[in-house]
Amino acid sequence: MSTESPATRDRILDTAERLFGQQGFSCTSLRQITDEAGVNLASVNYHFGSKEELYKGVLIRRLRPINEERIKLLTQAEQLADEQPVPIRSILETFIRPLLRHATAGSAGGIAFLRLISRDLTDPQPFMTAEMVREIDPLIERYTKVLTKTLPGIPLAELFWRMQFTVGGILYAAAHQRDFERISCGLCRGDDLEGCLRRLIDFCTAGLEAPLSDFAGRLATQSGSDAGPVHP
Amino acid sequence: MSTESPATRDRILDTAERLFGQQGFSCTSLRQITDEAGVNLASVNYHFGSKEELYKGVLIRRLRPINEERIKLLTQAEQLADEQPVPIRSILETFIRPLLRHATAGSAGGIAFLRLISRDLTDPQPFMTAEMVREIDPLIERYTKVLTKTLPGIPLAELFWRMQFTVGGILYAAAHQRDFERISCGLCRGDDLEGCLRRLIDFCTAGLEAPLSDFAGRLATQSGSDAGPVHP
DNA sequence: GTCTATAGTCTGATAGAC
DNA sequence: GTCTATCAGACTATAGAC
Repeated sequence: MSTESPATRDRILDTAERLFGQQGFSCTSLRQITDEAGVNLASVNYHFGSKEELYKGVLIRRLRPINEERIKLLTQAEQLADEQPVPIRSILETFIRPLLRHATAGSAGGIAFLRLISRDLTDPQPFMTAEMVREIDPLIERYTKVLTKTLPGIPLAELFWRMQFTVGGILYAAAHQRDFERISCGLCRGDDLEGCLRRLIDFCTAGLEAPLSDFAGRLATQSGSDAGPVHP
Repeated sequence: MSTESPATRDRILDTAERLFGQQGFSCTSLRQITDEAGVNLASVNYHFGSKEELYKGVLIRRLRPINEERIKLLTQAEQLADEQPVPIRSILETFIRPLLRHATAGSAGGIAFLRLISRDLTDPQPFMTAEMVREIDPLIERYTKVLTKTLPGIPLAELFWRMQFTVGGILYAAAHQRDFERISCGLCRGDDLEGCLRRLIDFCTAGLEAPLSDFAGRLATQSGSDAGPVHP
């Protein structure tokens, strides 16, 4: 009823988001979460039922609004394009910006959620997979449709590969900020999210609309099925 | 002395590579490794001393030959270019091909090592970090030099970002083959490593030599330091 | 709703026989 | 070198007082 101080439930969620992102699900004990959140150990099982349900709660809390905003922005971009193909740069921005925005808007601050989502995609928790598929599949369908319209010359299989590379670039860049500053000798700031967004869009736009190399061109003339392993 | 059957040591390494790649370091118990390898629990500590040393052994076993081959191929490409800039496609190929080749040549077969290296870069084990830096830093220096020569118009900071995206695309694509087949409705084959290599080169070549957008162009006129966070 | 106390399980590591 | 047996510690989850 009263909302005077951060509720136990939210303190747990914020702390769990940070620790799961830093250390992963199985390396983070409930004891560590409750200690750092300043709540009792048993309160996790009271509020969430189990460690796994807590993990689901942490992910869904941000993923759902992010994906809703993506769809909203993409719809706006389509209306703005007025039946014409939506520019790639706009498509990419509707995909990336909500992620970076919500990820940094958390009460825990910083990029805890970016690390977490990157980690969960690289290292999925089995009990979470079904939930993730339900969140992500409609998104894939929607983006595939709009990208196909904008890039009619790129075969669908090729487009899937390039979308895969795009997502990889986004998540890897987002999750490796600390190493990145070291590798670049401080030249690049990992926490420069707005700069990261623009550079990602530059890079991925060029990659998505890249000319097809000879081999890919040959594929494009085929009926649609992808080729198997080829060793020229 | 005799090499008649796969030695205990190698059976442990192969099994550990597969399980660490699938489940991660801390989710994989020594008991599971020894059970599946068909060796005794105590043999791990006899041959490697500890679980952590086993993990190091698994990674270094493949990473060292891969990086040695990268440097060798890059040197060859430079000699072939004869003082001229090495084409980006060639540079990328020297970086990616040894990874895909060694990763699939293991006696465990398949892509176990690709998953493992991707996982370790996303979720580094603290005891492994120093070793990884020692393996990777000379490589970064070498590739930065040759890329700078080929792409003189791209500021160094911008180049670092793009290399980051490139590595992300490579590792993400390599580590998500199963999901990838599902997402593309079977259209793309995740185990098509040669096709993956060529598509990565297409995508990343375009990304690396992409024209600088307005904001990046403004950066390029500055003295060399990267800009801080900008929120236009 | 919040706490203490603890049950029950699994872990990495090692001692010591062979 | 390879085994069995076992230790000491950490974990999740829950029972039950308040």
